[in-house]
Amino acid sequence: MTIGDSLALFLHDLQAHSPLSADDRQAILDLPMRLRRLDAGTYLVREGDVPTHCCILISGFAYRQKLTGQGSRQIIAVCIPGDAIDFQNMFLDISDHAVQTLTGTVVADIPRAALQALVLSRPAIGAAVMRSTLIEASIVREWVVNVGRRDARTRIAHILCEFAARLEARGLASEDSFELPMTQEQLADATSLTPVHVNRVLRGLEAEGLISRQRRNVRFADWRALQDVADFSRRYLHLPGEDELEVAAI
Amino acid sequence: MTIGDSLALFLHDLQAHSPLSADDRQAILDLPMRLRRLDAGTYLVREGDVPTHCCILISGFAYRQKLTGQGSRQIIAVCIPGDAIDFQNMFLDISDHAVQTLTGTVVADIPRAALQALVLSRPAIGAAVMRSTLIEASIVREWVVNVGRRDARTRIAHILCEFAARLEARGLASEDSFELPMTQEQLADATSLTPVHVNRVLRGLEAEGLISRQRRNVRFADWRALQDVADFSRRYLHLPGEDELEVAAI
DNA sequence: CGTTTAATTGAAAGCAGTCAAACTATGTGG
DNA sequence: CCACATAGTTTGACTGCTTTCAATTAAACG
Repeated sequence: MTIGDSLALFLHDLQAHSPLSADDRQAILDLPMRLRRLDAGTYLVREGDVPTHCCILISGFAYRQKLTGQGSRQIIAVCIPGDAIDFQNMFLDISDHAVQTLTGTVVADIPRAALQALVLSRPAIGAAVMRSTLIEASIVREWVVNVGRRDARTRIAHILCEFAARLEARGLASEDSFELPMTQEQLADATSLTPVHVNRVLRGLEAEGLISRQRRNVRFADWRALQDVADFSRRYLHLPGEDELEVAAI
Repeated sequence: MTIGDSLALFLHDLQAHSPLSADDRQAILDLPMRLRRLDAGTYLVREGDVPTHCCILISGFAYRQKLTGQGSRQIIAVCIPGDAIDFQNMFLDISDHAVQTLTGTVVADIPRAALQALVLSRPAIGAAVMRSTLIEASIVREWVVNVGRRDARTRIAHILCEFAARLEARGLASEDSFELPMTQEQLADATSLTPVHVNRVLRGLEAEGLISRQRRNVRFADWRALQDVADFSRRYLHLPGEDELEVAAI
């Protein structure tokens, strides 16, 4: 597999809102880069780290997490293939959270300085990275709402919808069926619930006929109905073409 | 008051991690800019807006918020004087959340395109804006943890500590006494609690002797003790000089 | 197969929510 | 200057969603 193939998802996503010139794309491909294959549960960044590399998730899944002083864990974001993991740390000197792989993954490491220079010297790339960073921030804001103001059933339904929508936008799943690469315990840490309650809610959603599950595969029986239950609107994902979709729906 | 005076806090904060050249500073001051005075409760941005201007908070306070389908509100961030409010929207076309003033404010409006051009054409400014954006994202991540995994007492103590630390870093308060420009209802929406419970917790903290209040003024009796209660560490604020402080504390 | 990890279920307890009302401050108009 | 209105704070009683604790079942793995 070439570097180009590895970065295809990432590049495609970067260009989602405005295309890069062939020149810009090539400059990204020319970055010094090293591919690594990692097991599930590997730390990509630890809280307090001084990052020297930025890494891009080529395949597999990861998540951002923080621990409280009392030892409970909060998952803050789930990274899917094509996500840049360390734009967060490209311009900040100490990592304020940890990133850990959820599954086996392949990541591309890029020296922080090289990426930083590229982003600052090429306006189109700078704009694309900026957008990508802001979208990630938007998703975290929605998570505050999800965790803060939605009840358990809505909350779980919402994270399922988000996951499905994001995967589908990357071409990694159909909209109504996907692999959820998380245990119920991890889902609990992402939704600020207990594993026990996550289980009850999932079974509830299943009993209602809204989803069906076999192992980690989740299928939405009625995407529209689940969205309603989830209080889900994809605006905050800033997916390309959203405007047209909304206009078309009128 | 000159534009330079108005932007002093903002500029100072931008340069917190690495200084801008006189040239860069002047370029910012030369931006087309309009000052507006606003009453408390005014919307600076509404969800779904297509922003044409970016605005910088010169004086007064504001907050970012989102509403759920059931009508409950979540405050996602509190903006303090010197904060840029619309870096979020500089590169995204539709606002995914609303921003509303908390108090009377003065804001500086800058046309989106002009600011965008400046950020992309001047690497030092680009880096500074990027850092500022990433720090804001870091704070939101901490809020997910706060709202998701801390009990009410810790949560309230934490938001008080954060507020004090941020104000103090801008020279807007001493570390142990500051004006909290929020009603208990707004505090409830920021901490995902009910106003009733916020009140009980505040009184509790007061009864414990950790804080004292007169109207909106909050005073920390023992900053260290409150930090412990709050599970607060300022790392996520990425304040300048933090490294040295930590080293010095060893 | 035995071992480990994850999912599932039940019963009991608790933190925070809900509902309702009283109190306080501040401001307004007569 | 006082009656009244409004917004915010405070308190009490009760409810309930989610947690906690504990135990069982199912699946993954060497």
